[in-house]
Amino acid sequence: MEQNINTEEKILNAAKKIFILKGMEGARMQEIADEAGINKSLLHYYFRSKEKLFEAVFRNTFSKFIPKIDVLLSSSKSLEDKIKEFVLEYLELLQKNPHLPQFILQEINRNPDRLVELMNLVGIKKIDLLGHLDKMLNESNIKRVNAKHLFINLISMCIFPFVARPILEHVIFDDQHDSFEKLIEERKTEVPKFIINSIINR
Amino acid sequence: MEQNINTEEKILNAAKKIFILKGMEGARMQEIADEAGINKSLLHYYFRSKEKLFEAVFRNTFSKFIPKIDVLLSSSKSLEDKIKEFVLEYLELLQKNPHLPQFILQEINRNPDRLVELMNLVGIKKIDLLGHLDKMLNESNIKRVNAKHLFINLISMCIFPFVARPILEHVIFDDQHDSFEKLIEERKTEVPKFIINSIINR
DNA sequence: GTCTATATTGTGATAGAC
DNA sequence: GTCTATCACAATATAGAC
Repeated sequence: MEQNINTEEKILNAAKKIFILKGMEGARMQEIADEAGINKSLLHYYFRSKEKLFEAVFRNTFSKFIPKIDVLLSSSKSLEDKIKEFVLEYLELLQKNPHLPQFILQEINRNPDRLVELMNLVGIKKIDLLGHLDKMLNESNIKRVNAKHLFINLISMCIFPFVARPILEHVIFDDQHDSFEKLIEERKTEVPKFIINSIINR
Repeated sequence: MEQNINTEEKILNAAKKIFILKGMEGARMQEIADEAGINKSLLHYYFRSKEKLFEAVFRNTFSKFIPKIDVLLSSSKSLEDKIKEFVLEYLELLQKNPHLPQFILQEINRNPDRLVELMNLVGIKKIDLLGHLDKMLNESNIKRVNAKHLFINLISMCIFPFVARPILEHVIFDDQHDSFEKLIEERKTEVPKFIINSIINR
């Protein structure tokens, strides 16, 4: 009974690691069992099927992938500071989970129907995001700028390097390995600078 | 003998469609055969194995994914025009192949070792790209700007919407379907504007 | 709850007739 | 070159002892 919780936890951690690395189709139940240090049939005992186990992992990781937009909406800071803080926090989150974006995007594209339920779970509404962002932009001393595209540009520049990492490593550093971390460190200041330069009124 | 070419072509087209939609691990040989309107064993007759067939498709599609950077390097145009033209051409290419980015990125991440050979095939050298871009930026009447990050920002803003399409559709248009095409149409002008605003010296 | 053994199905691949 | 039939094995899932 006590072991129950412990084992379920072990399975979830192992499944999370393997699924994120290989995806739903690429992952093998045997590999997850090995990673968890238990037997294959225990996976079915706890989660019934691969699909169910996957859903448990996916639900759990998806919420992490959606950036905390609170910082963008809190009104106590200047627009510049909000953007800087958002980029910094989101890039650091992705540094800690570098394979998360590819995993989430692959599985969302494989089965977009999941999104409705997942987004409700995370609790982000269309209104929340773009409405507030647009209002905020209008109140700031900046150019007339499209909130929708600004938001897309912002998250594109944060997430894309993590899904294109092998290509960037090849094209930009000719395959030197530790350079990617340095690139992201640079982007923590370069991306906000790039955005603010674009929208600030002068 | 005559039919040979025709069938091989049919197989390649079918494989391309299925692989791009489902990925290497998700695709089934049976589904490819059905799509091609032929028997399963013919796939093996022409391509020996799933892996070989996949490689044929991947090699073929990868070159499309890598943007034509010639336009960025040709010196007959102004920097503004180069950026506008690059974004326009690349977005139109992706509109014609909207599932290509997710496919390529997934498979590159699954097996990054392929990149060395593939990039040689496409013929892009690290020097070509960043060296020329940096030189060009120095010669233009713009801010002191980091070529590496500018390039990453540029392709991020073009490619990312296509891999995050279901999420964008949900967050931004609350799942109305035909709006994505309109979004990309807008981005053909919004993205260049955003970039140029950021780097132009005033 | 956890294991071993086994069933069941799916899927890539081959043999052989035509 | 193309088909039908079949193999071989991998992978999910279950039965049942402990």
